[in-house]
Amino acid sequence: MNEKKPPGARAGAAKQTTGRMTREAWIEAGIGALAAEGIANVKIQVMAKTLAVSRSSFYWFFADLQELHRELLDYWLRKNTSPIIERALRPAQTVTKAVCHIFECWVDPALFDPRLDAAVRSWGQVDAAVRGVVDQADDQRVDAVARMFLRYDYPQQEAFIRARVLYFTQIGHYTLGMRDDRDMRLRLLRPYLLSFTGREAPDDEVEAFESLVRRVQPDG
Amino acid sequence: MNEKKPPGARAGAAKQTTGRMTREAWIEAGIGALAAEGIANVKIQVMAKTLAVSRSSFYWFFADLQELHRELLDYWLRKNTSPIIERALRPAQTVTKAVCHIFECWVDPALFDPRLDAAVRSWGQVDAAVRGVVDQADDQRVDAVARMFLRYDYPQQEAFIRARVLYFTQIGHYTLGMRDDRDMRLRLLRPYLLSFTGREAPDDEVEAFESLVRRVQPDG
DNA sequence: GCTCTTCTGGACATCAGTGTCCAGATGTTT
DNA sequence: AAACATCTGGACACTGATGTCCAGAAGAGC
Repeated sequence: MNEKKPPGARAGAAKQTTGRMTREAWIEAGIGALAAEGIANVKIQVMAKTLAVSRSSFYWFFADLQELHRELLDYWLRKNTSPIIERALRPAQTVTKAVCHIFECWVDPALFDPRLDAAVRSWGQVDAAVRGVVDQADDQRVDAVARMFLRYDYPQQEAFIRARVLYFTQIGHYTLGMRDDRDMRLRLLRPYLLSFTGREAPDDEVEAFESLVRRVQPDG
Repeated sequence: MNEKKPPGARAGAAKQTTGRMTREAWIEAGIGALAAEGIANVKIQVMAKTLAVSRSSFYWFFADLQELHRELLDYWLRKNTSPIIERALRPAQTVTKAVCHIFECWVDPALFDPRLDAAVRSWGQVDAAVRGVVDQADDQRVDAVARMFLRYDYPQQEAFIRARVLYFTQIGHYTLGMRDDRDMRLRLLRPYLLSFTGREAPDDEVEAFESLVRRVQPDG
């Protein structure tokens, strides 16, 4: 209970390019480890090794592992949920176009990190508190998609189910490991749109989405 | 390297109701821990405690943790994949009926254990070898469902996509935690069938499935 | 009951990880 | 350059897990 200086309570720290560590650098390392290896492998000792710094440094920025865990969950919540909701709200002429807007999240790594999402979900299966947060985020996401379908005059219940099918399919896709390459996914766009909306997508929408994908995924 | 007796190579051992441990009992305990807490929490020490036996017992039946892990993966493969494939092959008058057959797996705990499936999937995200096995099983499952759609004259590509959507939706559902109760699921049956097949389901099929669900899930 | 095989408990060694303490290095301000 | 605040490394104590060894308990066959 040494009180010489309250660690973890820092001012706004810009990330030094060299030399000293920052709270943010530890969080980044944590996110990396979480996404790559799961919460059970987010270990101070190994992060310290990859960051080439001693373990004690960690304890200057965080009280303990738990505090980092909270931070990781927080980061995920901020980064991975809002883009989906934002895109589900975006206006469009047709349902298929609106669905394409949501699809942007699935193809643009800047908007959504599937590895991280899957890792947090696995974490939620072990830790009830995390599970609660994940559930809430999922509800928000599905709700946003359902409202999207409602804007195109789907009956209440059907809109809800289509929202689930769309969202669950995507989560399932990531859970299973998304082994398709870019071209495969583009070929499948049209039947996915049909399956999700029950309506055929106009050519120009398909083409617009294809060029977007090529922009955010130059290769691969 | 003591060679007094090769452990792990046993004859067929029936599970004693009392007293001694068996290889099978350890595997069961392992499956339980895996499904409930993930592979990282399948620990000899804690299983020994719940089985009320000492750790050394474990090492009589298995060389090490790895050997149990292999056994767990094997168990999962045997138990959780064949029912799906079997039901996807089952003949039916209509697509919707055929889809209902597959749905049986999702509602009957005897056919498919979603917690276990999700746990093995999380495991696969950390362990490449496991990942390979999971991928293969997923391919087999989707393939079986796609063949089902093909039997009802869906075009090749559409059948494949509908198979994925159906299967991924379900995996997503489990990954997200299946919070619906039985009645909720029954109410959603019809729109799910519509969404998956693109066709309306006849009343008698819906009713038949409802009564099946009530049979395998007496409450809940 | 005696012997042989099968299985268990307890002691031991070892390892990886957490968290604490503190001297002191390294930057920042004046 | 002195004083101060910030951060790091190394030593230490502790925990929970794995795996090994072996004496001997408990069943099975004779």
